[in-house]
Amino acid sequence: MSSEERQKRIETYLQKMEFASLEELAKHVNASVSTVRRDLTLLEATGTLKRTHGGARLLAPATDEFVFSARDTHQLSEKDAIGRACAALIQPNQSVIIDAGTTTYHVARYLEEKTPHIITNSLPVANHFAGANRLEVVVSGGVIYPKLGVLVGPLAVEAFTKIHADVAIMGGGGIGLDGVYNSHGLLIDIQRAMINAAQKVIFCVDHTKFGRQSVLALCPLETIDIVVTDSNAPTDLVAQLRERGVEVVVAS
Amino acid sequence: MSSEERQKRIETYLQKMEFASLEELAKHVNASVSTVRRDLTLLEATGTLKRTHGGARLLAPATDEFVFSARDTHQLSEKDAIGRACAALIQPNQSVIIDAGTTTYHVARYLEEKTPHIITNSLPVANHFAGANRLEVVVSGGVIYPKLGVLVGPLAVEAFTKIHADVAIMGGGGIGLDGVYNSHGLLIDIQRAMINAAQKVIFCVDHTKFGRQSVLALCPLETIDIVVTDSNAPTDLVAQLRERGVEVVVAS
DNA sequence: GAAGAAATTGGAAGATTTTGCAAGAAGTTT
DNA sequence: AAACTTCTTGCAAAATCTTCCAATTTCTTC
Repeated sequence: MSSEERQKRIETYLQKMEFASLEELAKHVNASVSTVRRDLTLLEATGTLKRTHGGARLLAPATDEFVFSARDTHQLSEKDAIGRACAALIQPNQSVIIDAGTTTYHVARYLEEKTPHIITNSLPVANHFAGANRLEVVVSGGVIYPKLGVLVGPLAVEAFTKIHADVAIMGGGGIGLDGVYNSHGLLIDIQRAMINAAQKVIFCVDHTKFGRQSVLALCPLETIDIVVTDSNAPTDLVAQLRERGVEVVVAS
Repeated sequence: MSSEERQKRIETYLQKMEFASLEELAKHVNASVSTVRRDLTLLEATGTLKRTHGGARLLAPATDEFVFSARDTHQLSEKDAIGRACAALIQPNQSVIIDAGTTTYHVARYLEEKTPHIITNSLPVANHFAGANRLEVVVSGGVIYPKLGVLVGPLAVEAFTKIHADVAIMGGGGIGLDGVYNSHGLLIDIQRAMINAAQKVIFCVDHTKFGRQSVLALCPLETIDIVVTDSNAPTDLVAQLRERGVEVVVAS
């Protein structure tokens, strides 16, 4: 790979991730950290990015990106870890439904290398893959739910009733021994359609969601195959979930 | 293989890949690296590509109407003017279909104040309105066409056959006295569905599109109600369009 | 059609650039 | 302040580029 190509790749990678560590970049472009370092100094000079300790950050983040992805520093590292761990559960070439939400968005960031088929109703997820031409991304139709960037309404539900996928990667507002909860009424129908369309259901929930009961019940525990969470999740609840037959992956 | 043929092949290969290493090119055109090197120096002189260490990069990456980039500064002010003029044609509360493409994207930027209902298959347009919660935006489903950020395929076509709108704001690759042309085969079906779904059809085309015939015929002149263009459009062609009953708006 | 001229091609030697590593400096965390 | 990570700098190895040369092909001229 030529140096220019490498730099271009670094740039596009950063446009997706906003921030990336040196090791991460080196691995992604298949070069040594030294080389990436040099590339970064060059790219910094052109004004496309800013070097930081341990990595680089995009200087002018794509303006049309969603506020939530950029501003969401809430439990960032936990969600990142969950994203990585969940992506590891996906086999290459599987078809994957990705739910809307910040946690599931972080899963999407790590899915590209698996080259799966992706189906989503989340605009941020769609955007994330819009530049990649290696994988096929299906976007459900629907009405944009303001601020969240989710496609909702009958068109969205209909889209998922027509689709079959290997895995559904879901998010939720709360999880307990009696199942998963969510707060947005408009989303419930769509999420149920997603779950029905998939053979295997993975829920990604950070530790703050444990024991929380939101307004609306989404589905019982039996529906869930795997729960992915972070290391701060209450151990007793995790154990109880496992007792009831749910596989729980704790991301470090 | 003659040298010209080889150079042409290198060119088309690069148009696909954007980057290519020497070895890669040498293998592709079945010649030695030395020869490819010489070819590259020649091609660099003609301005089609730029040599880099270890390979070559396309100098002017194929920039047609539908290749979308947030940093698209190509004829920026003209497109902006067209966008403003076209938005002025829309009445409040009308339902508007917005085609994908850079020019139509600029229309979208001026539509917010009209609070119309918007239907689109363009991710950039969808993104633009995702933050605004005053207007309803319907996104057609579909598969993301890599790099373009357009939703294509049967899902997209189907969505537009179910919809009725007051106005369709369309883009195109070329316009002449025999109608509008486009270069992307996958988009033709969708664009036709859009046109059928709308009562009134507005085409937004900058001056570079006049007299150009792209690969595929999209629709005849009779289908078009209004053409919006910029002040550099050839006056004779504009006059001829008007003679044939097309309303032409020239944005200043 | 043949001999010579001109251009093209593939390869090799030396110059140049790029890359990866290591040691010390600088910064960050505990 | 100590332990740790990351950054800079210098250097040797590797890759790539330029330049030159001989072999081959193509063109011209007779």
